[in-house]
Amino acid sequence: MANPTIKDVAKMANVSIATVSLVIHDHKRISRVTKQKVLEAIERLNYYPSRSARGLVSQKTGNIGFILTNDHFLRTEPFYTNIFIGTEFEARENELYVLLTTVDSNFKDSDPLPRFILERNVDGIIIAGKVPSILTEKLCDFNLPLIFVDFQPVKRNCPVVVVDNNLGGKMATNHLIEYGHKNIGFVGGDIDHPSISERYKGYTAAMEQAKLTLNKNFIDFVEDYPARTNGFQAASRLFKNNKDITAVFACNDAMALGIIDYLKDNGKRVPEDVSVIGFDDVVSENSNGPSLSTIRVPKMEMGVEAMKLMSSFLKEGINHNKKVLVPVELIIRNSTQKI
Amino acid sequence: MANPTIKDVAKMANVSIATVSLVIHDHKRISRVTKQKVLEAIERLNYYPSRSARGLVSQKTGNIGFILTNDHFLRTEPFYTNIFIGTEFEARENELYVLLTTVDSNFKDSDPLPRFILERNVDGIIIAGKVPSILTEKLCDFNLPLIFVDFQPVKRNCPVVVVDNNLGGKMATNHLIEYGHKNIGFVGGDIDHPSISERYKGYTAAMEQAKLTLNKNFIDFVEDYPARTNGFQAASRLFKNNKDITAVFACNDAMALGIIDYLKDNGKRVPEDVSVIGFDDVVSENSNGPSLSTIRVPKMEMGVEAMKLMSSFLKEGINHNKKVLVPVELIIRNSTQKI
DNA sequence: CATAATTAGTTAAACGTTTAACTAAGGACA
DNA sequence: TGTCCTTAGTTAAACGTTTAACTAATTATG
Repeated sequence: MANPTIKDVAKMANVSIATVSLVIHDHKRISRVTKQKVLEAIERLNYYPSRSARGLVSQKTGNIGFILTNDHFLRTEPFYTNIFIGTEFEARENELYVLLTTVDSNFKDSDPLPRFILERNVDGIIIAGKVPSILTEKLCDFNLPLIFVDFQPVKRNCPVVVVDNNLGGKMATNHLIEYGHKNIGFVGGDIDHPSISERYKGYTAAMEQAKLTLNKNFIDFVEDYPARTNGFQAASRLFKNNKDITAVFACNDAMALGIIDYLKDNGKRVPEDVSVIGFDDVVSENSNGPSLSTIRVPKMEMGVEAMKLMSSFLKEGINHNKKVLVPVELIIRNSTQKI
Repeated sequence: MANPTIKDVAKMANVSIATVSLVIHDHKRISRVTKQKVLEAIERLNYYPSRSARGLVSQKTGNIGFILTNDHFLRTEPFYTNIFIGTEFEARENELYVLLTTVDSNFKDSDPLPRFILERNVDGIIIAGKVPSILTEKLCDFNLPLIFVDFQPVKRNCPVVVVDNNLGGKMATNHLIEYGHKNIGFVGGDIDHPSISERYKGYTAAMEQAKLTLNKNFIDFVEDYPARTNGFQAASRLFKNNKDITAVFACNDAMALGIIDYLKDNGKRVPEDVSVIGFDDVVSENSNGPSLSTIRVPKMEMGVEAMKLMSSFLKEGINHNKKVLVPVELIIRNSTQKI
């Protein structure tokens, strides 16, 4: 049969459609023999309930929306892609599907919300990375479960999966300090971004703890997206006036690569003359040549954790406003060395 | 109102729900004034039709399934991820969503099909990369539109988006030939894979055209997945007995990197002693150090093209069994040089 | 002027489930 | 023996749309 429905099963098993439905949901009011009879019919007809019909009456779609900004989506760095893959992975374990969409990086009040929300086509929403707070506000009105990953909104108190950026910043800086560096630069992106400010705080904390002077000239923040070319620019500013910097901690790998580009262009060797460490570990997999020391962020795991929070909330209904802090790891490769 | 339905709109506009539906579908039987009245009510109530209800009656879900194998999914190479991203991108242009799932690389007849098919939760399926033919057979039974990307099934005649692998293989080989190389090795993966065999054919064609002898000892196929470590292994076999190879064309970038790993470990310099060229261009974005010459494959565009085929089929219903051949591009970087 | 055709809308069935409320048949109990 | 529980199932409404078939009013046609 083309597409058997619950009616076909009921007919074949000689019961009402309600009975079939109850069997599917393993309801206790059904006797052993009837259950068996129905299950056989289901098997023989190769019947599966229609998602649309189910969704209509139960108001559950089995879909989770995944939102990130254009910027994060289009940058080819696989950072958010890997988080997404993680959610996909865990979704499958829980019989869910993920609908991905993007919103403009400067979402306005008048902009339409993602279609899957308006059409009530998701049971919950995972938001990855920094999004405009106006968006967060609007999403909250839909009372759909909302989970943030790699970004903690300031106002709202939602379950969140974040990297221990502060610790990571400390680890990166301490690694350079342990290698004997004293004049350690920092290159950051938008300081308003929680992740970046936390990494910066880790840097300053480590420096202070080691009783190293925090030289303002050794610190550079770019306003733009923290991309490779901006790392290059930042390095040019940094090294023009500070010939004595021997190590730089970049707030992410892309900027670290830009810094290395600059140093090479200007006759400095990495790591012989200058050590450089990044953050995120997005370079490793398919790279060639001297590799980048960095702080690894478990991107897939973050997605997995976010989806776990979502799924347990949907099943158990407890909104344990949890904050999952995923661990970071120092990865020492060939862009840092002892002084 | 929490979730306005078509009834609420009808009541507010003083018409029947049918009229509201007709307005939504821009049916011509509705007068200008009524249409205006209804649109206002829709606007004021902030009404959007429910996807589930719509799906139930129209038998259209607005979702497209995207299937690839575990292997392709779990390998961290961003090849298929980028194709997926491309489908996502184009999906949004066409008011569609993409449901991603994987199947086992050796899918058996008894394995269950992806849930979104059984639950009738997709309007079409895009299959990325090589999948077991038994899966293709089973999928065909559902008469859902089926589009293949980066893989052309042998038996079935479906619309397909593929790379011009043959041309790419020629381009890579010709590049080495133009650089003066004569003893050019080839490292391939599973020769049964259409993409790989095409690349190999391109290699042999270019060699023959240049009247270079095809030395069987210069050619190595690995049986396993064409990954970095396997490239290393292949190189070790190749160079053990053939000291005079000056250039290698690897069937993909991952193997090329493995070959470079081997050469470095054995005191050979790339490109000074041996030139190496890959295929796919998956290394570029975030790499460091001497970069890999390769044949670029427009991964995102492939996804876009596949979704375009799907969307136009769903709209116009013409199954123009098209074969879209996406162009490749020679990217000369620092892993190849003139002899 | 009667009839046909057109226009603009309504009615009602259908899509395939879930589930609250009901029922019928036994058995337990006073 | 009549009443009350249980047990195991059924009935029917509901979910929110789409759309074929219908209707009523207006306009065109012979």
